[in-house]
Amino acid sequence: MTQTDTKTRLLDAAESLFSQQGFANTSLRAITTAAKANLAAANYHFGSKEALLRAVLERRLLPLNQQRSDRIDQVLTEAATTGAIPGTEALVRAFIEPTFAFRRNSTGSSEFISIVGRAMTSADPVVRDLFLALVHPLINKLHLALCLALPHLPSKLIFTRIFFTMGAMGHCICFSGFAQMFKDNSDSNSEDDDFMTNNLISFVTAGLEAPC
Amino acid sequence: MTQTDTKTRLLDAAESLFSQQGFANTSLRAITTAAKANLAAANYHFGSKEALLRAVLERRLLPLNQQRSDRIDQVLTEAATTGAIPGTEALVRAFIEPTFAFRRNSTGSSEFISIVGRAMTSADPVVRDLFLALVHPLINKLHLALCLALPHLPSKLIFTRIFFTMGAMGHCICFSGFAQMFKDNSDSNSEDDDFMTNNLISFVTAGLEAPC
DNA sequence: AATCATTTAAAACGATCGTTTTAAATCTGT
DNA sequence: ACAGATTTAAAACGATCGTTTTAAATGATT
Repeated sequence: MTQTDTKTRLLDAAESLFSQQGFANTSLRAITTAAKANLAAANYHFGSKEALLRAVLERRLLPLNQQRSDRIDQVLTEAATTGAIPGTEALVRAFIEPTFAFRRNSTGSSEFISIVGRAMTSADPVVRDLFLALVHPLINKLHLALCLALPHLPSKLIFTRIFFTMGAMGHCICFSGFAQMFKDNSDSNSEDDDFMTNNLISFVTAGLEAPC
Repeated sequence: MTQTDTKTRLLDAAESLFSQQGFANTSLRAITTAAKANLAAANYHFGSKEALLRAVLERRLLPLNQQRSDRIDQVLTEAATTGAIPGTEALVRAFIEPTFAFRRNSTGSSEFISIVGRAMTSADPVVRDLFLALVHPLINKLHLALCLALPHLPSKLIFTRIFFTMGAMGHCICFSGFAQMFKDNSDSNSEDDDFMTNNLISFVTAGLEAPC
């Protein structure tokens, strides 16, 4: 094993290039060159380009979803012990905050997240289905939790609003090009990131709690 | 001129295939075959694949944006004559309703809209920049109008929330795959479409009006 | 009838793609 | 030191891509 695993370098390079150019527009040659690895190494370790994408997604999304799932459980058990119903905003925070905290962890995480933000509505069924399969159980859990938090709203309406939530979130997560439309694109520090995150949470909470 | 213009048939075929497979995954050969036209006809009429995409976007997006712009103006002048401030929900409706009404007009419109829904966050700069340039003026107009409607909120916050609005909307517009996650995918009639539209409007209005 | 724009046909261009193969080299664990 | 897994090198595979070219055919206009 050299300084870093070739497998890891391939995952890092693929993650970075997929996020910058998309899956279809990124060649295995570009990935292996960026990873300072041989072209054959990609197929040796992963078998195919699609399997490489799956590995890229699973490496970070499985732990992240576990974290979000745990935080939803935490809100639910706290509510259960108090005898109260879970709070909408607490559930929204459980769903959103780990994503943005995770995003700040490293450059790789940040790039990864923009793959995810796009994967949801990707026209490419390979990308979309891979993502949906990974996220499906978590969405179901959030849906059930929000049905407890908003017992006066029909289940289908809540699901639709979760749908909007994921749209706003995904959009927020890969907003290259949109920042240019706003004048003061001077500083995009973590300060702006917190601004964005908190606004997203209040926006989405208000939307979820809107009267029927 | 035959039954329908070759140029029009090329636009229709490109629109349909771009929406189903994405820009990068759709070849000019697939487009010209679907349009029952010659491969050379695509470059003859449009010059390049990118120019064909631009033509596909402009054909429908320019009239649609004009319609949305007119309706925003309408809300603003009505408010001005009354002396009142414009309503948030009226502005949201002006922005959203034409899109969904337009979507119901024809199969082509529906397919077109899902190109737009994805273009916003596309990893491909060709697709993204084309779309952003076409939408930029309308977003600025909506932003100014909402600043009048919500004078107690800072301008930057409102812009961020418009950002979330476009995310929820774009997501809502090309939700292939997401419907599968909800059990009763039996009927996706225009009834469901109205349900979706009205929920989106109330969700987004509540989010925009949320306290600061 | 003549001119010009349109459309078709067929082929080729250079380029890039995912994948596979063959061989040698290097590393790792026992 | 040996065996097995890893990595490199280089080349080739069939396929697809956007674009261009050449030629002939068809259309519409004057």
